[in-house]
Amino acid sequence: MTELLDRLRQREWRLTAQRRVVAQVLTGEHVHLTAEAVHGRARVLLPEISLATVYNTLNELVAMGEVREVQAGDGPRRYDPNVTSAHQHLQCVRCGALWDVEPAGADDLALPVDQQRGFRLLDIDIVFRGLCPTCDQEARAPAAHSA
Amino acid sequence: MTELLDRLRQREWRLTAQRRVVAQVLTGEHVHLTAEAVHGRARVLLPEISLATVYNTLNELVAMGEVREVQAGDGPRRYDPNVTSAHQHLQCVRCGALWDVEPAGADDLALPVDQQRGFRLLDIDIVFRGLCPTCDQEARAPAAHSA
DNA sequence: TCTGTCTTTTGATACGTTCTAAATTCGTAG
DNA sequence: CTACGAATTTAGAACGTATCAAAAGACAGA
Repeated sequence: MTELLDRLRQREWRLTAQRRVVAQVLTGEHVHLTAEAVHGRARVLLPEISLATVYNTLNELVAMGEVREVQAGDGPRRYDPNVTSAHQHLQCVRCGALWDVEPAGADDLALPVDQQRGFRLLDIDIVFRGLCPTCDQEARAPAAHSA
Repeated sequence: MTELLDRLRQREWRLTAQRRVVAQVLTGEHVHLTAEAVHGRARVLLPEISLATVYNTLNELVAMGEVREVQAGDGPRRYDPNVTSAHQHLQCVRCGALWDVEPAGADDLALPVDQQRGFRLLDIDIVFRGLCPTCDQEARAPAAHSA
């Protein structure tokens, strides 16, 4: 379980102060931050870092394959540093909360050749969608909803 | 294989001219249009229909469960009238093209209870991601890319 | 026809993300 | 140590998608 920062040090990639704090923020087991959240936490360590740089860095990390981009249904994209272990996601359709999961049977999932339409397959995204305990309760007892 | 329009007629839902053309446009086997595309085609049948109405109608159809909303990775959302048969998607990461597929092993996919974190599960989205034949070729022979 | 309700329209607005151009920083060679 | 070119960062403008608010319109029943 190499940390993102360690992996980056081994690359020929200029590790600037800004890139380092972004990588630091993106460290841990169940981290799925939005770009804004990354920016907020990065600013604690390096106050003058700009949002554009955060986006630049995140996009580069994704392009390098060091970070996974997860499109959380509705809201903003989230970034997941855990690319080393095969895992999928569990997501709340209401608040966007995201968790790593390792579903059973994922390895047996396959697309028959006659359905591949000539695509070169890259990966499979599996998202279990549902309501987290908090949102489930709130959905049952609608607070101050319109009409 | 009931068509969307037939299903809608059986609901207590005012079927206005605008809603009808949206439903008409969303008819077929492998239809995955963006809201803009729906608007464009709907305007052929009903020139004064507005984009907002298209969005309103699509959101209502999704809320009714008559149309499936598919978040195509990067670009705009796409809308899929094929909700009756269990199916998943194959998507080009470059151009966003989307196809229905029925992968093998999808029914055996399950999330162990100890990983459900108290969620109420609603559905599972499986997206095979890759490059369609056209984009695959273009990716190999990069045209006018920046340095 | 009048009335109330639901639907549609238009234009404005919000949001997340990318782009642009200028400024800064970095590595390297002299 | 200094100067140079290249890479990086910055702030703010621009973009595309989606939603909202207010007014206008359509429809059913009285």
